[in-house]
Amino acid sequence: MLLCGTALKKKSDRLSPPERRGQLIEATLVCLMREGMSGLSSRKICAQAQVSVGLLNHHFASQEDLVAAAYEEISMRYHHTLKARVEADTQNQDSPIKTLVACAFEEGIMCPDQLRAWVVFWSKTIDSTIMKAAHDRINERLQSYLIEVLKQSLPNSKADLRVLAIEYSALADGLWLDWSLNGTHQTSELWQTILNQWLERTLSLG
Amino acid sequence: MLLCGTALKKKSDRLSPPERRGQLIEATLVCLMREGMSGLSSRKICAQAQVSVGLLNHHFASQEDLVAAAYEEISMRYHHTLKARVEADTQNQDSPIKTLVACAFEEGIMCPDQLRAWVVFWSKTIDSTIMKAAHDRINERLQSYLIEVLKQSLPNSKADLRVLAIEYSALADGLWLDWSLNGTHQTSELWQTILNQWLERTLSLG
DNA sequence: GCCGTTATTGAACGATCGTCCAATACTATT
DNA sequence: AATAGTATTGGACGATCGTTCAATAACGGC
Repeated sequence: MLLCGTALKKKSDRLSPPERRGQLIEATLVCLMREGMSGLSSRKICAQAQVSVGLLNHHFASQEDLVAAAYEEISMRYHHTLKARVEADTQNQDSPIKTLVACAFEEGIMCPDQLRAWVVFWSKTIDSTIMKAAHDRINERLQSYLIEVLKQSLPNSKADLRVLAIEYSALADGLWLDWSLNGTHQTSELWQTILNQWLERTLSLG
Repeated sequence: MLLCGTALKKKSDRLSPPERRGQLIEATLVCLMREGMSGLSSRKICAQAQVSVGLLNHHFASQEDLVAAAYEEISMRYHHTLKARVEADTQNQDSPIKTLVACAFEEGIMCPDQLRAWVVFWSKTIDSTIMKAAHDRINERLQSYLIEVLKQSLPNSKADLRVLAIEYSALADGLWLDWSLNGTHQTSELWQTILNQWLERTLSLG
C-alpha cells in the first residue's frame, strides 16, 4: 500500500493485439532455439516475453496455435533472408542458385541453433493437424521460390525443376542435420563442399 | 483376501535383467513410433511393457539412459536390416550401393513411422551428453558400413568415399524427411526416383 | 469525468511428469 | 525350511504442464 505500488508502477505495457502476438511469437522462437523441445512451455515463453501466463490464451486459442504461428514466422524469415541474399549478390544474377548454395550454412540461415527449433516443428507436424497445415503452406512457398530460382539459373534445361527443387532442399536439409548433429559447429567447410559439388555435378554449374 | 488373490496370481513375471532391459527398450520404441514426442513418458513406456513404473529406474539409471539405449537399438536394427538386404540381393553383389538405394524407402527401413522416433532422438542428441555419445557411436557405425559398401561398388574410383558417404546419407535422410512430412505415405515413387537419379549421375551407376 | 471495451494479471485447477522408496514376491543357496 | 539377495510393485513426492477465470488496469468514445 502507500505510494510504493504506484511509484513503481510502469507507464504502460499495453500493446495492440498484432504487436503482442508478434512479441509472443518472437519469444517462442527464442525459447525453442535456446532449449529445443524443453523450451516449449507456455510459462517459459511468457516469461521470455515478460508477460503473464494468461496472456497466451488471450491472443492465441492454444499453445498449438502459437507454435504454428512461430513455424510460419521462422520460415518467412528464412525465405526473406534467402531472397535478400540473392538480390544483393550482383555477381550471380544469372544463376541465383549459386548464391543459395554459397550462403546455405551461414549464420542465421541454417545453423545448429535453428535446427533445435525446426526439429520441434517437424515433430509436431507429424501429429498435429494445425501444424501440418502450416507446414504445407511453408513447404509450398519455399518450393515455389526454389523452382523460380532454378528456372532462372537453368533457362535451357528441360529437366523437371520441381523434382530438382525437392532434391536440392532434401540434400541441404540432410547436410544441415548432419552438420548440426555431428559437426564441431565451428566450421561448415566439409558440408559446404558437398553442396558445391552437387551444384557442379548435377547442374553443371561451377 | 480369501483365495481370490492367490487364485488369480500369475505364475511368474520375473525376467533376467538383460531380458527386462530389452523389453523396456522395445516398449520405448513402440511408444516413440506410435506417439512421437508425447510417447516419451516413463508411465506410458512401462504400461506398454506391462510393468510397473518403478521398474524403469531399477534397470536404468534414468529415463535418459533408456532412451539412449533405445536409440542404439533402433540404429542397430536399421544397420542389420540393411546388411541382410545387401547379402540377400544376389543380383548386385558387385555394387551393393544399388541395393541400398533400392530398399531405402521400404517398410521398416525409412518409413514415416520410424521418423516419429528418430526426430525425438535427434532433438535429444542436440542437448543431452548421453544421447550425443550414443549418436556418435551410431553415426560412426553407419558411416563405416556405407564407406565399405561404396568401396565395393566403386573399386576404381579415386573419389573421397567418406565425403560421398556423407552426401548419400544426407540426401537419403533429407528425402525421408520430405517424404514423411509432405508425402501421402502411400507411395514413395517420387523420392525413390530422385535417389536413383543420384546413383546414376553421381556414381555413374544405373 | 464517466463508461463500455478489452488487454493484462496471477492465482487456481486438474493432469501428468520423472524419480524415489518402503513393502512385497520370487529365486537361489544353504 | 530358513535365509539372503533382488526383481517387482505401486503409492507418494515435488515439480511442471496447459488452460481457465475472476479481478484489475488502461484505453477510446462520449
